[in-house]
Amino acid sequence: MNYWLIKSEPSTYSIDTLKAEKQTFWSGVRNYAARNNMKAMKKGDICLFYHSVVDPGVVGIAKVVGEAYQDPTTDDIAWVVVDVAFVKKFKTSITLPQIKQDKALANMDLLRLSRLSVQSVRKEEYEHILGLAGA
DNA sequence: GCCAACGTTGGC
DNA sequence: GCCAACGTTGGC
Repeated sequence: MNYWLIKSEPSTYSIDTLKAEKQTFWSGVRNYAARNNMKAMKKGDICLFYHSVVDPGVVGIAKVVGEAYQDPTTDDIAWVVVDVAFVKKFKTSITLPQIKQDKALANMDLLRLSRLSVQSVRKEEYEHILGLAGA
């Protein structure tokens, strides 16, 4: 079981959209490091859902229900998608400023590699964020 | 294979 | 809207 963080601009695809649709394929990743992370995802892995740009922060949780396959939105075989399903939306999101000032989260890729759109999260970090969310 | 130029992402 | 960070492209 691994933990991940997947980013999306809420204007492009928000946690509310995922909640309404229940499940989606995570497309549009055009970065090799992010793609490699998606290829490493296994069914049952947990993803923190992160909103970027507008009120940046972790807003909820999704889980991997289908492992990497060819991105149907392109013919370029370099790119893949995974299937993710809605799990929950936090009552209060964990904001980026909150993450930045939290010593337990200081080593997150989110802070070091701010542009990586799919990144791995350590178990302790995942559990710490769940604690902050009161979940 | 190096590196400058350029484009994109994302925080503020 | 601006700008820093960083990935990619292309000339040499």
